[in-house]
Amino acid sequence: MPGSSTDSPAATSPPLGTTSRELARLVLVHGPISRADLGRRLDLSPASLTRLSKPFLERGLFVESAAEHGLTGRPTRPLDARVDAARFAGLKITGDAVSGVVTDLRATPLASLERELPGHGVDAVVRVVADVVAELDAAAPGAPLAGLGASVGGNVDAGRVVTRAPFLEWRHVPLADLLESATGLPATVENDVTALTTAEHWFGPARDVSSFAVVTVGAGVGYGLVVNDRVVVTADTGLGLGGHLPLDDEGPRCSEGHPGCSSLMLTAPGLVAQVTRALGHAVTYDEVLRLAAARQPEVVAVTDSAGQALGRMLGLIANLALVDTIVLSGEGVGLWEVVGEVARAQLGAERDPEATPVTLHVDDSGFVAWARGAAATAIQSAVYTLRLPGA
Amino acid sequence: MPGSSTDSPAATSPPLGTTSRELARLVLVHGPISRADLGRRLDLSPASLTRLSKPFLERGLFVESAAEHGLTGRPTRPLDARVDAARFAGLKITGDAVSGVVTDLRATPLASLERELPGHGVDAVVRVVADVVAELDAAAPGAPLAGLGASVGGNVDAGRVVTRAPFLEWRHVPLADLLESATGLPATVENDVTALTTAEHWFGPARDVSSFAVVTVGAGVGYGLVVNDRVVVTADTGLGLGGHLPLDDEGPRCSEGHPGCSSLMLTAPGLVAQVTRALGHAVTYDEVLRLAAARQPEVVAVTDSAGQALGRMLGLIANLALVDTIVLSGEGVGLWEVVGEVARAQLGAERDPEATPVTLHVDDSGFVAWARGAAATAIQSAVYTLRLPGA
DNA sequence: CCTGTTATTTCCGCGATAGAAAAAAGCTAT
DNA sequence: ATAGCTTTTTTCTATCGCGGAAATAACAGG
Repeated sequence: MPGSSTDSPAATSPPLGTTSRELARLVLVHGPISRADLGRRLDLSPASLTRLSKPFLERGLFVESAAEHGLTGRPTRPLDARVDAARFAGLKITGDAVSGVVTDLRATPLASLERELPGHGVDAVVRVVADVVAELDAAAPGAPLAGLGASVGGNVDAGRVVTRAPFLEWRHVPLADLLESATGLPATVENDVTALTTAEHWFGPARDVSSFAVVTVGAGVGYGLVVNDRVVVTADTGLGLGGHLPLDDEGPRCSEGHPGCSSLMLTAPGLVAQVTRALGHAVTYDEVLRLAAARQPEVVAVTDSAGQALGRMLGLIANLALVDTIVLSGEGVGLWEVVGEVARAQLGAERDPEATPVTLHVDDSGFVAWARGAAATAIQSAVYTLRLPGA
Repeated sequence: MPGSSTDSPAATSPPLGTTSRELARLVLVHGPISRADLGRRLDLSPASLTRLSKPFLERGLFVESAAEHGLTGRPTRPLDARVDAARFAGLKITGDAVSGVVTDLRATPLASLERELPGHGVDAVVRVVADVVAELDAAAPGAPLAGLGASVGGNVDAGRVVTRAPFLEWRHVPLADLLESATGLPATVENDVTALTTAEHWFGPARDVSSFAVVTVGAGVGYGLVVNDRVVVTADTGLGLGGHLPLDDEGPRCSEGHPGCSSLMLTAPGLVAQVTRALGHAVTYDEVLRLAAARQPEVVAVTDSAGQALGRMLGLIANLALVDTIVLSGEGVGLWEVVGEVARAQLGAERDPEATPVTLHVDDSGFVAWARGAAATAIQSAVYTLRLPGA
């Protein structure tokens, strides 16, 4: 009876407080985890955990998994997210194609799909995306789709508007709104590298580490950073600043005249061009990797300098971004199998022997990694906008 | 009367909540600032500001400066810190000397002083520090000294214990405890670069920027980072990882074999050695700078490559630490006057033309900057442990 | 069965915050 | 001069989230 104006039973409950959101994140990210553990991580009292987790349990978003017996004391009754409570779609839009995944609540891919783009027209692209989402929905049935994430190379404003996407030749396209109309799902739009970094932060092998970097190789070189459990986003995110680092003063020059630029030494087109020149005939990226694995001398010369360049880049990242963990991903990450050893050696040389060794995680899911990143932003957005009756 | 056990009138009030601390920091850092402004910055309602600032005003830690009239509406009555409410001492301890400052509450130096160290014995160093503090106290009288900060090159644990200080040959020295016994003042110990970075964060020209880097030149090259308004501290802080970056593949090699290493290209000893070799006779750092300013060709050759190396380092920092603001400091920062132009040009070449231009701030306070950094940690510590009766 | 240990819950109080409304302190236009 | 406008600041009060203490639960081992 206290002065609340419109308290119909179906009134929208307020959005989750930051603590509830953090709780949701922790349970999602750290799997079955006891309330006691959560309390320690969140720096909350046990009492608070009981209170905070109750609405999630009532809504069926958390489940209590089987009791785990320690050596002594009352067994713990860990909380876990019901990963099949919802599905999400993630789409990476490049200049040529849309690649998508459906995932569960933990961004685990359930099905994936790629579709060529007929052109760069906004309407056409939106139509393709909607088709892909519909097909993915059918390909891996389950809980209803709860959201959609799309990622593009370029600048994105507030998770909704593509302000600049050079490969699509887009400027100020309200993509989230368009996708919501086309699919009826809540949509989130994000820069591709930021999305991938977000996915690594919540669901990747470095999710326990509060600061780490992400490096992607493929069509370009991408670079993302997480510091103190926050993805670092700046005005320059989307410009690909990690893509033009000087890594070898004697290396070939990129289109902008940078010697030994990462855009030449490490990208698929850059390697293909170098090897094509060295061999005198055209090759594909896969052939480059195959020839390098077969120790073809001219090719190995190219990939060895690529490995050194990568090692140097990783060393610079560790020393300047102050991280000791780096995740490697991207559609061209197959390169790592060929150059990993050289890169590691170079990294060792760049790094002070007394310093914490750099932990490397290689995410070899290739193209799916990008789409999964997009799905992760949708999951985040869903968690952040979640409303619970009793909370 | 509710169940509080020992509530004598003089009982210690609880420590400040995080919001009060943030308020204290904002007022300290952003000078005269209206409650309305503070409310916007802290994302608090005006009501909260009234409540939060009251205890500070009652304690005399804040003053209301003269009303400022806007174009319309009630004039603002900005809050400001009473900078002379307390003084702090800051000491930088190197292998050779102790240099100290007394500062006001805003880390503005009131007096400074340098004293040679007789050796590296812990007791002797503590005695020298205590002497320096006493002399500084007398040199610039005022409010009582409220705390003391000491900084050293090396690793420091929890602001109290020097775990490793190569230049002093120390291991596990409980310096804060020792200094507190010797001086009777609350003491804080911190790594030198971290302390300097902290000072820049709270009191430096980049204090409005939430993410920036600090580069120091002098005996070595130091590197500190602030991201999202937090000084980044890692396990490797104190190792000087910014000091061995490859900046010029053709440059001379450092003791560890790194070509064009920042420890050679940019430090005072490195430059002195290069110029000495080039000229065939010994020179001092000041002479190097003077000769370079006089455009002596052999010297200019050295400083020009130093400038290029510095520009490259700044570019790498901006691109990899994702900052667009860098503060240059350190006792050898006089170098900037000589190489600034070259460095800026190189930085421009390293940076994507579409990216936010890098803002550079040069703190030319030289050696005092280090001691001031130490004082800043003492101020921080005082703010963080402050207790107010009515809060 | 009793004791020790750890996890979780219940109950209650406290502190921090926001919201609304009022008061304050100017300015401008009539 | 006074009414009306704007913005800041204060006062008052309701609410929300959190923690502390004690109770309860669920085991292991003597």
